[in-house]
Amino acid sequence: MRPTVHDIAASAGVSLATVDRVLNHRPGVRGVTRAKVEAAIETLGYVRDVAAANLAKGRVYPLVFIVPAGDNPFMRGLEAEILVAGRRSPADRAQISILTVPAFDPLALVEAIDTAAADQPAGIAVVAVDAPEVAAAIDRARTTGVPVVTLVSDLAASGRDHFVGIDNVAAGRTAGSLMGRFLGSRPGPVAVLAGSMLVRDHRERLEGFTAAMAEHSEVRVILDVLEGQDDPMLAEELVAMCFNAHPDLAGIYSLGAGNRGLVTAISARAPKGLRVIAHDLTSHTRSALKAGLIDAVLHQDAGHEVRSAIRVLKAKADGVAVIEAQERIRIDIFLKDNLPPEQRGDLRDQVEQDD
Amino acid sequence: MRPTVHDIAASAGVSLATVDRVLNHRPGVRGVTRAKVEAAIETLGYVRDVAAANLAKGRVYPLVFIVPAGDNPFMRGLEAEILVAGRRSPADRAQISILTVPAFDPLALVEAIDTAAADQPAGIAVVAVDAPEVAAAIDRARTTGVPVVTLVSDLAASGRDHFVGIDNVAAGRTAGSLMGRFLGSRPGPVAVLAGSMLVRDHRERLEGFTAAMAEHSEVRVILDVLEGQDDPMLAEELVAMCFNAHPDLAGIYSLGAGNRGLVTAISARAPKGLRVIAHDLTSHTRSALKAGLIDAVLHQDAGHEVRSAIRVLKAKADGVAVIEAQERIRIDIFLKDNLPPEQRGDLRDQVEQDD
DNA sequence: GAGTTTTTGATGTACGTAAATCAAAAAATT
DNA sequence: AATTTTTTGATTTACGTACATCAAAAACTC
Repeated sequence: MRPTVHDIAASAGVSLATVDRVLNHRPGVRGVTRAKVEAAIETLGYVRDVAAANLAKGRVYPLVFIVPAGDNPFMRGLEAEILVAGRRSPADRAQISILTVPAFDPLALVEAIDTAAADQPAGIAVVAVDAPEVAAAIDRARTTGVPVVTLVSDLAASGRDHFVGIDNVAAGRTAGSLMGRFLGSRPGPVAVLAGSMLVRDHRERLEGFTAAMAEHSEVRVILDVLEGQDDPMLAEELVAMCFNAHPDLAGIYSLGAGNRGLVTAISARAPKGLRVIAHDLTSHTRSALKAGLIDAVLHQDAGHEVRSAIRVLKAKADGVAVIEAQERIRIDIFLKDNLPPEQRGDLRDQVEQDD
Repeated sequence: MRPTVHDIAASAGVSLATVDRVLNHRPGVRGVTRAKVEAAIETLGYVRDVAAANLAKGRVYPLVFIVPAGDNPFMRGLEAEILVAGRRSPADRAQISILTVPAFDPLALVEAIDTAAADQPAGIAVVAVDAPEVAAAIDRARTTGVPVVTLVSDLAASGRDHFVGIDNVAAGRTAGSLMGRFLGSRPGPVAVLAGSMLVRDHRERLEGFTAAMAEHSEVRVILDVLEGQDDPMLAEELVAMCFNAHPDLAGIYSLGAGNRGLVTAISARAPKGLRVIAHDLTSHTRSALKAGLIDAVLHQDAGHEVRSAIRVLKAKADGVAVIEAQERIRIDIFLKDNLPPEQRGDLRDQVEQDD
């Protein structure tokens, strides 16, 4: 049987109260006594039963998630996952609320952060816009003792406790590597469709992509970035124009949202043998994968990100160290052959735990 | 605040004892009263505090993992993950023990299963060998009330409560699809290196691979399977012979273990432009990926599998339904550009939770 | 060595649930 | 209506920890 505080007390020859004082860093214990207790903890291999401890403490963690509004499917999926996490949050003593703010709007984001921080929650997770005002707002929150993590999209260093999201440079490199292998020696330029070069993750993906493409043996032209503002209409238009201008186009890397427009443009008229790599598995990219219009989709699991953010924020709130390796978010690669089954029914009916 | 049993009792106008009887399916409650209580549970949205419940119950789950011995790196990694899970098992009230048995030995496995079942643990997880005797042993364990899940390698239907592992047909298809795209129109046959066609997961991977290759536009010869018995020496020899016999070899799919030998053979003398896809990220496949000797590695995360097995067994032991979608193990695809950082230090020092 | 301060012990309550006991009430059976 | 059976209530203890209080003991001052 696993040792309890009683065992520690008995083994150390002290009272329960003293063990408690040592365990919870309460004052009024002599150094020698503390050492005795710590030795007993060590030899018995005692580990605090966190379930019982939380029960006794009645601790709760009010957490605020701030996500961009709009019809970006990934963001809506993220929000759904936050709701899912919120539904089972009683189990992990988290109380999750969601704030949606206009996308790409630093000032609205700043206001949301300030509002959230005013309630002194246990933590804030924010899909960041990479602007100095936002970094300042995050710093303000942190100076009032509220831990802040950035989610999915980071901002320029500091100003946050942790970043929960994929390594976007690595994602871009992966896309470039796949594109290079898919194309082999087939000639022709490659286009890149992004949302906006003002967004950090998009910049990083592009950087990785061009670097990986450059490493390949075949020299290949990478066309100027098409900025589709994550808007399906604009994306479709830009891609169609690109097809016109470059009938020999060999590949497209779509590193942002707006893939509905991309798919429409491709299915309307794509150069023969065009290889397409996109980001984020949504209903559109999924069906395009199945139809062979897209060759590969790089994906980040929103559910993992949400759960990781919760764990990290709770750890920060408790002043506990985060195991970085454990909180790394994986880059999923989906082909039409390893697609996960489509989520049937309502996300809200699911209780996810792990993995 | 979250409702408790007391709130239910008050709301339903019954006593705490009656609520307890309803919640824990104890007898002695009239249908009408039970309905009243259930209505109160529903309207208040009560969910049992499992932490408190487990604390009160003092329930523990003795679980036995049975894994093959030998120097198969994946299996050793699996065992390491089981140990990791065992270290934090007090937290989830699991008591994990490991049994190692000679690989590919149905009779030894049968004996291990019978031995494990004799102790009446809360569940058994077994890396199965697909043999009738093994299925029979699993059936015996289950008739004595011990849930059994197969891990990594399944056996022919029935005879187990659940299979924890990747969809190996899908893995094979993914490999085939990648291989097809990597090769493009480059001519030449493709070889398959397996451990043994007597093992179910290897058979399934091959099946998926050939199917996916057949779907590709380019007609391509798939050579007879090389059975390397998961043995590096034998694998090296077979692959080298294959290089001799087929100087125009375009690709190799290694769907089992023994990749150390494969890598040796490739680095010694591989046909120019050879594309290689292997399974399971180990130190050997990792460095071969980095060196460009292997193009892609399909991987299953042993940590996920272990944690999933624990969750499933506990659920089965409690007679609770398993959310199948949640327990699906993902197929990871690694290129040299999305390799996770190497695990430094000792696995035992890590406390993994999720994702 | 008397007084002061610090340290330790003893004890109780609480968290939310499980499980048991015994008495009381209600229902079913005669 | 009396009896038996079933259902319900009231109460207690326990799980392992946190936290508070008050008294007792030990360690310091001067």
